[in-house]
Amino acid sequence: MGHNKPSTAGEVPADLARLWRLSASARRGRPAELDVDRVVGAAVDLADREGLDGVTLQKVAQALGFTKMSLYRHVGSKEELVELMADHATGSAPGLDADSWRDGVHWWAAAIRARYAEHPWLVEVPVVGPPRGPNAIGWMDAFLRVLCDTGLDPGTKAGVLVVVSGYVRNAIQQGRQMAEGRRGTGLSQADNEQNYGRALAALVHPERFPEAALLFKAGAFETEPGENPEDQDFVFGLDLILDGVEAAIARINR
Amino acid sequence: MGHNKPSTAGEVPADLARLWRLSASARRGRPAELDVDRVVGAAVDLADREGLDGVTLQKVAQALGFTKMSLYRHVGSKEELVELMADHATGSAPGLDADSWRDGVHWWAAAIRARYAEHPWLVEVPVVGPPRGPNAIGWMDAFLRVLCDTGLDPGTKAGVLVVVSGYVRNAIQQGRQMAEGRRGTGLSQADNEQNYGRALAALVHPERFPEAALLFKAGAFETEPGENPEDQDFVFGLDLILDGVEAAIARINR
DNA sequence: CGCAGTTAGTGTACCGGAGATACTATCCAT
DNA sequence: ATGGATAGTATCTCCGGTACACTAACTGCG
Repeated sequence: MGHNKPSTAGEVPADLARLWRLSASARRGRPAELDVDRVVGAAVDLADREGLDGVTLQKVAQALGFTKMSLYRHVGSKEELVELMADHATGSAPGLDADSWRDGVHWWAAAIRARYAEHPWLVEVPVVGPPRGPNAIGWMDAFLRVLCDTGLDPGTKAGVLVVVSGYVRNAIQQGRQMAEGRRGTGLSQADNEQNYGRALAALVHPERFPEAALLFKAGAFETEPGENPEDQDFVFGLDLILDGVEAAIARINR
Repeated sequence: MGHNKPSTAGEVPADLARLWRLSASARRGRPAELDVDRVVGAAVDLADREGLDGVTLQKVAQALGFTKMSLYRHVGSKEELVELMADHATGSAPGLDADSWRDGVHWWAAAIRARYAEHPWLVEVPVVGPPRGPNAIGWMDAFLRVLCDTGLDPGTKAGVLVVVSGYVRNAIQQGRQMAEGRRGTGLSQADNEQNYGRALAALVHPERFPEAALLFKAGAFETEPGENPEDQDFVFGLDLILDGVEAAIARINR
């Protein structure tokens, strides 16, 4: 599936070539009005407005004033489009300088978190493999650079990256969902009232799920309006992990 | 979307009622030949064989010898079916007893990991909200019970749960993908040969991505046949996090 | 200058999936 | 037995992704 477009680097598969923008910009034939970036840009705009499900080849093409099929000349498949969108929306990693690796990681995490906030649909993009896009690699590299002077060996650094980035993604996802749950759009408010928090509180019987019941009874999954504990929660979890990293570093440099 | 089926507990929405099997098993009218469990069972079988994408109402119905539409009487929507499948495949949490909370968490993690191994498609199920099914809640409860005597407050325990379960899911996903990458099915072997690891090694230039390039050059993303570092990697990351938890506990009980 | 070859965008048609609706079949309680 | 409730079916619509064959636009060569 997906056609093969010639690329400068002979060995790179077509989809990777597009992801890294290696196209040799054909000098013969009809010049292209469209290009990968315009397609991806339109798709990202759409996703920002309507979410990932709202992105359809039809609508993307419509937004650009072209036919659905013309997109296939530039992206190969819907799946690939999503990957391109994700890498584009992730953006290039900011250069960072921090005094300690710990500050650096905090900064890194906050930075991606901000990107996710700009493009909430990013968390819906299924993770289908290790990072492949230039931007994703850039973030990865930025993270690894933060850990440069820790004395950790490469494998360990990679492990830390996996853990931290997984945590960030997860935390954002979780946060987004809760926010969604308490969105009071007029009519659905009554629905939300009895919504999952409460419904589950009724289902989770203390004798069967003692510990979980405590959490639900305490309303740990309902956020009171006014306070915004999300940031603190985020930082808490991150610091938890970083304490672990610190222990690892201490162990190595002992 | 989704119809409302009456349930014993008046206040519980229909989908939750089905998830918790609260149906009042109608006493009038034609008796059902089908039920939620048969539908879910067939769907899970299908997913085990063909992956989550292979699950289609059509095929599930076919496997059961019914029409597609009959399923809607029992599951409300495809999305709900997937949720039901996930909770079913996750299975009930095993009772566990360990000497230390640390052993307990290891055990817990290994146990879910095993479940994921039985139903690899579980990682493809999009996480659309906090745990809602009885089995998911059961696992949650089991985890919290492990942390019972640590002195951590409920919020912190929940935070730890989020971090750990996120890690496990992530690690499994990652592992699965790498395994997929190196699946040599005859013809695609040549494809795989130059596949992503190598292609990326060519794209990730040391001057632009110094740290990442090191990783790719070192072949950190290619697994040699023979050794199986997956387990060690998994445990490594878990212990990293648990070191952090340990620090938190120490801090509290100080 | 104009034609050959190349590349971009279009039209159309297909496959397959989700789901709405209206139907028929079946069975219980009265 | 029969009427009301429930289970399963037959069809139909909508829509998304994609293959394929076409037309349109342009370039460089002869």
